[in-house]
Amino acid sequence: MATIYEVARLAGVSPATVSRVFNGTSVSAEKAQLVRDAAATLDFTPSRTARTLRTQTSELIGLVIPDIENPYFTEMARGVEDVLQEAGFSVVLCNTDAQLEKEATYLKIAVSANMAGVILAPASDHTNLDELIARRRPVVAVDRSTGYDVDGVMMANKPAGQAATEALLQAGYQRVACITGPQEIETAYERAQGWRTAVQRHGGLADPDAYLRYSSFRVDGGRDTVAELMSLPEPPDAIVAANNLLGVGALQELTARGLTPPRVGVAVIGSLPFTTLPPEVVTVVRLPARHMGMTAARMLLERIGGDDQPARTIVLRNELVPAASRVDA
Amino acid sequence: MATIYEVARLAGVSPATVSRVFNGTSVSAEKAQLVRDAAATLDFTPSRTARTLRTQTSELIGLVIPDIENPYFTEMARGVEDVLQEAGFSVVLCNTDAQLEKEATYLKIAVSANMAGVILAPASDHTNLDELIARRRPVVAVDRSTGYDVDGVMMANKPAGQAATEALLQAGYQRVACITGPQEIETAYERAQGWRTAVQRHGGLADPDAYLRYSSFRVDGGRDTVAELMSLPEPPDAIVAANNLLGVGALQELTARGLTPPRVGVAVIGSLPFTTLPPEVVTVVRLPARHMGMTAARMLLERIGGDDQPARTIVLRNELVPAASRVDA
DNA sequence: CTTGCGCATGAAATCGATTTCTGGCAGAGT
DNA sequence: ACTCTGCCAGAAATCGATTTCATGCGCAAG
Repeated sequence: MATIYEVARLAGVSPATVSRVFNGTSVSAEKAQLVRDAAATLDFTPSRTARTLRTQTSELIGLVIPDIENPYFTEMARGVEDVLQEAGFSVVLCNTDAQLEKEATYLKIAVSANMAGVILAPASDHTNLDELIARRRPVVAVDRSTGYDVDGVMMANKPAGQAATEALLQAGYQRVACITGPQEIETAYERAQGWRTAVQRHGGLADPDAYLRYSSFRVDGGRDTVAELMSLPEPPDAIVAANNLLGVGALQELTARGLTPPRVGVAVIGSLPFTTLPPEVVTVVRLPARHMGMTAARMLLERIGGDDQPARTIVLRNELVPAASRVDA
Repeated sequence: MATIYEVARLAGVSPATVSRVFNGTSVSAEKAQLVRDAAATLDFTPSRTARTLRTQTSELIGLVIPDIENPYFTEMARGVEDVLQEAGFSVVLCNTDAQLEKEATYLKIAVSANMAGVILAPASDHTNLDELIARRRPVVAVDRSTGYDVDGVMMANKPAGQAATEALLQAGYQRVACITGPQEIETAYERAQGWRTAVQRHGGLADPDAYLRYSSFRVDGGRDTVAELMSLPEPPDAIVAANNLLGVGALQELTARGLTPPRVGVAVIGSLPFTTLPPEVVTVVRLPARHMGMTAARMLLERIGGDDQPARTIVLRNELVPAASRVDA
């Protein structure tokens, strides 16, 4: 690979001039042309590594998420990628498995590789961002908040839970259960809060929380929890699943028991991009994951550009797609 | 962030000694301890950028795939990530949308960022690897082959198509159609070849190719193609979908028409991780995507380690999960 | 006692860009 | 005619590691 020195020699100028040509500062037209020709013949591509060492910033953005296999996060990643690659940045995708330790490792790497910024879906609220902040690297939190004063893009979780629940209640279901993720994950907790609000407002249940289950945000969590709920003396007649994977698990278990919707009502928070169900049986509260990713990426780009205003948090509204009219995007 | 010079000063040694402590070459025990203490107090993390510039290789691996939202590729990515991060490498995920131009951009970046290697699912067979090969960067092809003499991990595509088709024929279906991806994608073509072989061997169809459709490897491709097939004068009574997304689309369209399996038989090549169908209705030929990713990552690590044997291609067998006994992994 | 070998260590070169500093030259203002 | 301003371009410093080269020292062999 040709270096800037070889280009300089071939063009008969100094390396500084070559650099200036590629960075758009004042160079006479003739020399600029000489340099461009030389660069073309040598097929010169500047070393990003060298540039990064000198400028102390790279064209790499860390995208740190808990689960790369969850379509919710890949949809988000897609939005991030589209915006960032347009702006000339590349995305380093980091999968934390929701483990603080892995997350910490990746954040360390982001610093030591001089990444221009990080988009982070925190594994928990104990994430340590001191290093990044000390180095003035912009961070945007997505999906969940951090304990730090950084930009963020969140979903309207409580309204989502509430909308999902109300759709089922309006369809005439009486005993609406809620299965959600681990209590310490704020999205899990807030969506359950939305469910509780709707159920209490509707009335009719002596003890709503008898139908609330904290599980994991995974398919098997949905299966196991539904199995347990359905063996109660008075099982629920409808279920709110607080994320897409729980929804898949719930539907799988119900199907196995011959209780496919609408025999038991189901509402899911988050999209089901690969479902083969007929569109009319499940209520979906769509979460605009792609939009979230794009928004986060744009905020990050602004910060990288030097924007210094106080930290903002953007909350995205979700969109109710009732069972009767669901159409996949 | 502390540099190696500050550590050296605090420890009262030269920067060279500090470097040697972290790279395991001969340093006396006392100095080593001094250095470690100094590094700890300053919270020293070596700059990857500087190291990369000097050594001409980074701890970054490019993973270049056509579609990050396809669970097949994310499952593969997961396998890659697990192996590589264990070995101290980070994965830079690059989404090409099956566009040669985006792919070329990412491969250029891999070179200019001194990435240690690349795992590539080629967008087409026109991918240009000259630069990477000239720089002696190891490349492993996955899922599809390149025109180059590099390592590869592939699926047994023709056997997969054949197994899927035979399962339907044995279940008693007569007119088994095949929907596959673009003809120029080798996996699409080979799987269709497997279907053709099985159908011809079975006999009974005057012109099998009347039931063959080249489409896209996307959900909407599956929907549209099934819609078209079903409006034929003599529509098929079973369908082989050559990848997971086509399978989802086919099932959606069949469901919309009230033709859910087993009324029309369906066999899918690739897993359906988020399906909510009862397990007994669809035949699945599982492709070990995760295993493919892990294998590719291990091969790449061997090459990075200096292994210089001739290029190998590993073909992974797939696993038939007949409709009656399907269990999700 | 001397020569030599090997090990620990520091000084300095190196990787390949960007950027500061400096000088030269041309055109404008007095 | 002389100074001043401003632009262009090269020399050299810089980013922070690794690595080569050189040196000094201790110990063993002759």
